[in-house]
This record gives sequence, structure tokens and C-alpha cells, in this order.
Amino acid sequence: MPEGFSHPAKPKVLIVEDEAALATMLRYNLEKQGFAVEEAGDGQEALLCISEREPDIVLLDWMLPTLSGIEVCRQIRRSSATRDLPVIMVTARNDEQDAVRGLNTGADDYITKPFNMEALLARMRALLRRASGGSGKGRREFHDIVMDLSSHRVYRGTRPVHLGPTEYRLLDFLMQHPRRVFAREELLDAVWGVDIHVEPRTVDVHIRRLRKALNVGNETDLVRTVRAAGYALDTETL
Amino acid sequence: MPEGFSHPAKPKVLIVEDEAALATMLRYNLEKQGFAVEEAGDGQEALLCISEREPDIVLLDWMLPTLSGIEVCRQIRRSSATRDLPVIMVTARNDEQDAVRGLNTGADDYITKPFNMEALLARMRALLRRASGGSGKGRREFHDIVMDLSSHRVYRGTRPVHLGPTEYRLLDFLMQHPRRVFAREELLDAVWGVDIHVEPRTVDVHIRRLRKALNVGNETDLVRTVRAAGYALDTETL
DNA sequence: CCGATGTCACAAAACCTTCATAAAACTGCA
DNA sequence: TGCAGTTTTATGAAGGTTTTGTGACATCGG
Repeated sequence: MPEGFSHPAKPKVLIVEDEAALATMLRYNLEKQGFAVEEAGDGQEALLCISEREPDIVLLDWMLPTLSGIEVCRQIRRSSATRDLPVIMVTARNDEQDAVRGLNTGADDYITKPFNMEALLARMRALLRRASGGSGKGRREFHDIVMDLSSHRVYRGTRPVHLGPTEYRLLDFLMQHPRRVFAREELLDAVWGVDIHVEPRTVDVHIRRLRKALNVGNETDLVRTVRAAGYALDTETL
Repeated sequence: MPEGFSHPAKPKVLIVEDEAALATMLRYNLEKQGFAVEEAGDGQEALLCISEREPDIVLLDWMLPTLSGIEVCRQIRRSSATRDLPVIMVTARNDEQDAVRGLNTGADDYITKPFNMEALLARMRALLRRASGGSGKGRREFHDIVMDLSSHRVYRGTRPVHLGPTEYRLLDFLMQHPRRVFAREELLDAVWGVDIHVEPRTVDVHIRRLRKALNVGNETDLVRTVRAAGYALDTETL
């Protein structure tokens, strides 16, 4: 598994639920939907599981033995490692109060029992989307190349640079590891995806287009070709 | 503590909400933020409270017993004493339709459940600032696009722009995050709602309608398409 | 009836991949 | 060192594919 990507593989969901029947039902449905499922029966177990298995999202029942859902949620928010972990609170309808307090505690969303899978799935997917997209914030810089991730823009100095989707991802990847040389195969894995079949030479073409877009006039070429090895972002193209 | 504006003392907020739990949560948070809180559980009570306690701002739930939120809002606007009273509509996500109609009725802004306090506070402060500063802003601006939230109107420069409800919400959302690119799915989540099933391509159609309404003649297109990524509001459509 | 909306099918772009060929870099050898 | 052969990379163009723009249409609620 290469760099920090979104959720290319199965998203891992942790179900924290003491009612075995409900947990089983959830597991069944979520697995059918392509999630990897972990389970915890109480609060303690939940926190343990979170730090060990690092789920992508948590379904947290409000009524829990040993440690209440609200307390679990607080703990999750307390640690910087899990501060952005999406949490959906699951509560009984008649005590919607808890749902609200749950939200107040830091849950990202809540749903009341009984719920239908569609609604739950929709919320889960929305949260996962937000989580993976939200971290794609900020900017990258190298020499005088600037990428603004949130607006999806690239500048060489002050000049705006237009890149196609693939060149954008390629540059994005290279800028995460400046100066490091990557073989064509590595680039294919990282930028195109592991199970995509594309000729390694295709990388050349995209490198060319990247260069053409990046270097105008007599600007120095920041893409270095390393014969028999691959490409890198570097100031000394030598 | 809303930075001391022309509200010498604590700004007084009236919460009109029949769901006790939500009301309690709101009260707790708002008091923590330095507001004086009044509560009303239904429409009748709300109108009474408004004339007696003269709140500075009203949080109005859409679903109410005895008198719907929309009707309460109408009444508020009818009386010259309360015509300029800031009203924020609170609605459930899945009937965001109603929110828009609420705005038509005269609400100054709206927010959908579940919301986070930050967002709500930001809107409240903005409205209070406007109300106290007199001719302040319940408006959003970008380049030469102006949205007046209270009158629910949009202008391109000085030209009035007519938008359907969906286009309005779409623009509203985009203008809250200028320059940032949103995937179709993100827009669906934010503008349509999380558990609404709509084809992602539908976003295209509304973007088109938005463009058509926004750009007349040879005005620059402020809606940027980012291939394989989504759409954004931007000055450089490049 | 009308305006607003979600979908489709088709057109138009923008983009990818591949291939053939040119250019460059390296190698071994005289 | 210079040369011819070999390997590797650069480049331009072509063809096919994916993504987006657009107009039309059926629906729905007022």
C-alpha cells in the first residue's frame, strides 16, 4: 500500500454494538456492500480496536456496557490520531436526546433505530467522502512550482499551469517525494493504480506533457530523467 | 462571546423548537457563547415571546406544532415592529425544499440538521452584525456576483439573476467556498442532501442552468470545470 | 398551465494510450 | 579517443476512450 490515498480498497468500518443481533445484521449488510468489518461489544474494546485496527469509520451505539458511547466519542476526539475519524452515533428513537448530545460531543452524524440500511449507507459514504477529500487540503511547493490542492491549481512561479488529470496526479505524486527517483512501474502503481495495465512507456508521454506545461520559454526543467532508472523532480536536471 | 458589537449586553436569542433535546443542546451551547436564551415550543408561544421579550435574533424550526415555522415567519414580517428581526430557519436535511420556501417567506438564512455549532454561530453573528450595523451584510459576494440572502436575490453586477431553488442553493454553497473544487458527489451531499438518490450527472445540468443564468452576453464564466475533479467558482476559468 | 427537476441520448471536447521514428546516451572495442 | 552498435528516452501524430456540454422530454406539485 503506497502513499496515503483515499479509500481505494475496502473501507474498514468498526461496529460498536452490544446487541449481538444488530451487530450481526450490520456486519452482514456492510460486508455485502464491500466494507471490511470489525466489531467491538463495549466501549473499552472499541477504543482498543480503534487504535489497533485503525478503521476508516465508526458506528457507535449510544447504549454500551463499561463505557458509554458518548464517552468513547470524547476519547476519540481527544487523541490527535483519531480526531478526524468519522463517527456515526446510533441511538434508540425514543431517546433522541442522546443523539443530539452525541452530535454535541463530536459525532459527525447520527441515526436512530430502527433505521434502514440505505440511509445508513448514504451517511457512511458521505462521511467517508468528506474525510478523504477533506485531508486533500493545503498546498505543495517545490522550487517555484506551487500546487493548490483545494482549488486543484498549479502555478509555475505566478504563471498558471494547465494540466490534464493524469499529469496533475503525476505531479502531485512527484511533489510528495521531491528529488526521489521513481521507476516507470512505480509511477504506474502510484499514479495509475496497481491493477491497471498500461505500457510503461506511456509514462514517458505524460512526463513529456508535464514538462511541456511546466517549462515555458527558458525556464529550467525541473523533471530529471535518470537513465535506466526513472524520473524525479529535481533542481539539478544534470 | 460574540465580539462586542452594538449589542451592549448579551444578544438575546429566541429558540423556537419543539424537540426538547435539540432546544436544550442549543441553549447550552449558545449560553456558553454568551447569548441570553429564550425558548418557545410552538408557533403561538414564539410570537408571544417575540413581542414580550424582543429577542435580537430567532432560530426557527420548520416543523412546529400549532403554527408552522413558515407561518410564524410570515407573521414576523407582517408586523413593522419585527420586520427587521433576523430569522434563521432550522430544517431537517431531507426536506431542504422547505428551507428554500422558508427563505421565500422571509427568513434571512437557513441551516439544515444536523448542523455544527460553528456554522450556526457564524450565521448568527453575521446576521446580528447586519442588524446592528444597520446596512451590514446578510449577503455573499464573489467577483461581481452578489447574493442577498435576506431577499433571496442574486445579482451579476447590477443585473438581477433568476435562479431556480436548486441553482440558488448550489450557488449559495459554492459561494461559501470560493475557488474550491467540489466533486459531483460532494455537491450532491451538500446541496441535495446525504440520503437523496440523484445521478451525479444531474449536477452537470444544474451547473449548466447556473451558468446560463449567470453569464449573459460575453460576461466571463465564473464557474470552472475541472475535468475528472468537479466544479468550482473561480475567476480564472482556464 | 407553468416552472422546476431529474434523466437520457447524442454531440463536443479533452484526454489517454499506443506506435513509429528521431534523438540521445551508453557500451565495447580498436 | 573515436566509432559503430545497442539501449534508452524524446517526440509527434493517430485513434480510441472517457468526460463534459447540451437539448429534449416526462414528471410532479402548485
